[in-house]
Amino acid sequence: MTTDSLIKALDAAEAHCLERGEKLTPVRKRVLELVLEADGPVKAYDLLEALKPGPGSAKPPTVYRALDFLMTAGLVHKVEALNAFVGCSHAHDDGGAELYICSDCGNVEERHGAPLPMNAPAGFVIQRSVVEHFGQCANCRTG
Amino acid sequence: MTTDSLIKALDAAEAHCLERGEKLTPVRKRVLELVLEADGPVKAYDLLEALKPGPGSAKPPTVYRALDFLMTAGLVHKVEALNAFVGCSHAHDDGGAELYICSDCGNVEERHGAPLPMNAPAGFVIQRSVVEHFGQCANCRTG
DNA sequence: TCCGGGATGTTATAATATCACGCTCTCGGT
DNA sequence: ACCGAGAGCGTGATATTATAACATCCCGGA
Ligand SMILES: [Zn+2]
Ligand SMILES: [Zn+2]
Ligand SMILES: [Zn+2]
Ligand SMILES: [Zn+2]
Repeated sequence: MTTDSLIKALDAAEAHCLERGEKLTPVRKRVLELVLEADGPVKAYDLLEALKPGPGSAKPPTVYRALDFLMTAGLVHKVEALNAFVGCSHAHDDGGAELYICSDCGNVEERHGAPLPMNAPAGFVIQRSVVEHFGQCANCRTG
Repeated sequence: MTTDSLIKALDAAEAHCLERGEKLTPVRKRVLELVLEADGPVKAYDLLEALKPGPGSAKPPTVYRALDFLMTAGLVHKVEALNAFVGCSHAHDDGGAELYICSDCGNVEERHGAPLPMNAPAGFVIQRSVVEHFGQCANCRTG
């Protein structure tokens, strides 16, 4: 991600939060920036390390609170199978997305509108879905 | 799960392992039994507690090694979003399954043959999929 | 018998995540 | 201006989940 598009994404995120009546505070913005800068899923404690050079603080609750906020706002997704986090460029309020994660290069593609549950049990009402596909992206196969 | 069907499941699991040229040792069998007995996803450290009255030991590696074996054999699945484990009654060697997990009663239904990825990125080759749906089962909705 | 590898036991530690408490803002109401 | 409520955050401690590293046991084949 280029510096320009990063700045744009952060501005868009700020606007998105304001629409929701919430504040993208400096800590939250910095965490989002770190997640977006990363070229793949990023671990909470790596974010913690990256925050440390900052103004003194940086303890686990700081980063987990920021991540919780960002996930609720739809700006970040958790990759459950990796205990890691990825930025979301779609800013969709519902938490659901399909993630395609390349095991070789770490690149993550996001898709929406899963049509799936043809084979849900009768009467089962889905509230939240976790869909994560691991494999190789086109680049890593041919490269 | 009744005692009878539990015994049958364990016998079937033993046969399944033998077909694969592997051994369902006492520790592994006991862990599988505990997972199958549970009425929902079960945590590794709960298994650990349950093992302790048993033959002496029970340290984390014991249960994690047993769970790794059982997952590879297709006898147990990990619910990634819960860091918990469920028994599998299908004994399918491929790791993939769709799990429908009731957030109220903990019941887990498993489905296979997901046709999904209509919307995978071009050229992406899926090696492993995690599909977990959380919500309410029919019983808990009407109850 | 002797060796070799799989399985297990054992000790320690790493990695991930949350709790509990208190401080400081800011914002409205008075 | 004063107060009180609530959000955000700092801080220390702790809970939860998982693995590393090495020793030991056991069983089957040479
Ligand atoms: Zn998204
Ligand atoms: Zn790739
Ligand atoms: Zn299964
Ligand atoms: Zn239910």
